[in-house]
Amino acid sequence: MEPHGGRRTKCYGFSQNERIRKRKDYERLKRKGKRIRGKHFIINYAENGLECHRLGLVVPKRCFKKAVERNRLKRCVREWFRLHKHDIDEPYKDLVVIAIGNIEDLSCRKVAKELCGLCSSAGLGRFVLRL
RNA sequence: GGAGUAGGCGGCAUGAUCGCCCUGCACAAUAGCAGGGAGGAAAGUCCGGGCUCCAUAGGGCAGGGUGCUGGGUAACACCCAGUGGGGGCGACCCCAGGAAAGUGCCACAGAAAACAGACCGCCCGCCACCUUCUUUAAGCUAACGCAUGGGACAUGUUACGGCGGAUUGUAAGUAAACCGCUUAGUUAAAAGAAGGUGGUGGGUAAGGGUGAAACGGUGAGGUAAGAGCUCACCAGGUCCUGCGGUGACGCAGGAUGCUUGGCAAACCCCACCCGGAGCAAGACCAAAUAGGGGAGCGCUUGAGGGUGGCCCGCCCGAUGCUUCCGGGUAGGUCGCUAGAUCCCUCUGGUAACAGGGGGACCAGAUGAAUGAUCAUGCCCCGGUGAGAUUACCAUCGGGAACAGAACCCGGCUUAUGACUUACUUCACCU
RNA sequence: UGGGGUGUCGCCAAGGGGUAAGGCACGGGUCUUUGGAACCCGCAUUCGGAGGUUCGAAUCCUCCCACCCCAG
Repeated sequence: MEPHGGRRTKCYGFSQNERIRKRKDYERLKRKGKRIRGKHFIINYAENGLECHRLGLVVPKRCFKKAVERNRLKRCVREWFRLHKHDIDEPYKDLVVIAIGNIEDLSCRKVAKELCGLCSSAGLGRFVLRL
């Protein structure tokens, strides 16, 4: 239940190969991936055939004008993925989280709550809020 | 205490857990240990440099920038110190080459908007016309008066008349001559005077309700009317001389009647400065694929190409010979952080700053790191409670700004919460 | 990140120191039984914002704001 010591610590890391870093991957997910649409986020996902889940982020400058806001939102989503990636069912998938619209309250708790709800309703797994 | 002016410092702290990036250490399957990890504005990209390539950045034109003086600096549109002008009660703040080189613009209004002087007006001369008066000589008409007639009124009379006066004369009066008075209109000619209207030739710039801005101001003399035309005082300009200052400039004295609008953030002139692009610059390694490409030497023409807008200049350059195997896209590495650096101190300088000594190492990502959660404390705001208010204490809730490095520096500008120093001014208390 | 450009009525826009053209739309009227069309009238307290130069700025200068494009 608690993230602090309940499991082994290295399970909650977020290393380089857990990130989507290529333009081709983003375009593949945009064309062929499945899509869930929430109030503030869109999630594209598809199976990747690798050993782990991967996360990609899109935060358009059109919706968030200041660099501080964009960076903060990315950190919140990364924090959610770091703590909840073991709740996603296998096989391993690529996820792209796209932020849309204005989120007034940028707290990590609200972002995680909405993303957990969104993934649960899409049948990606059983999510437990860990913040 | 209120209002204000000019600055300064620093931009919550500590701990725990889970994470991210870099460096180092060992180690080689992950993993582990140690150290470090956003800002004063990192922002806007408005200036100036470094660095890289183009030729080592060269000449001319075009274009751009700066603009009181002196200094600082790698450089600047920045900073410091001063000069002059303007604003504010004041602390303080703002502005700055040239308009008597040239061109242009100044709507509407106004006589006129930039340099000559035109228009109205004022004055003088001449011409024409008109009016009035006078004179030269009268004439005509009507009236007053008078006479006659009569009911209102009509007729006659414009002087040889009427009225008055006084003189002579007379006893006194009358009468004649003498003097004065006797209305208005009108006609023709000539001359003169005054005035007016129009035209024309000159003299003037005193005055002309306008406008953002109008040709120095006041007074006196002067004149046909006037005018710096002359004079006195005041304001300004130009020139000269002396003194002080590196200089902008200041002070003092003298000469000159010189009085000449504003706009150069309009073109422009003058002085000084600027080659172009930008780390996605540029250099190196190098799959797949397609097929050639590079280096050196020689020679005539030198098409064409290489860098900024153009010209010059410079470099490469068709073909031949020799020789070599490489070039380039995805991707990767370097550039990439030790520097006009920071801290302390001494010396020089009013200061900006410069120099010397000692110490320190302080982000380097690239789909892009510096975060999340929890606890405690500090600060601010609000509520409640205790105490008569404030301060202070307890408790609950909320808040803690602006904002995120992307090659690096120096400035400017903009955004922004709290604290604090000096000074000005107002009010109150002593 | 770097380099360029544009903001004028609800929309498209001209004007580059002297009263902000025009078209579409909108509102009112004429015409018509009514609507459309046609015709007439109206509609910018000020040109993205703030300072400055000027007698006077949409226009010239400076600084901000918003939007768009290009390079990868």
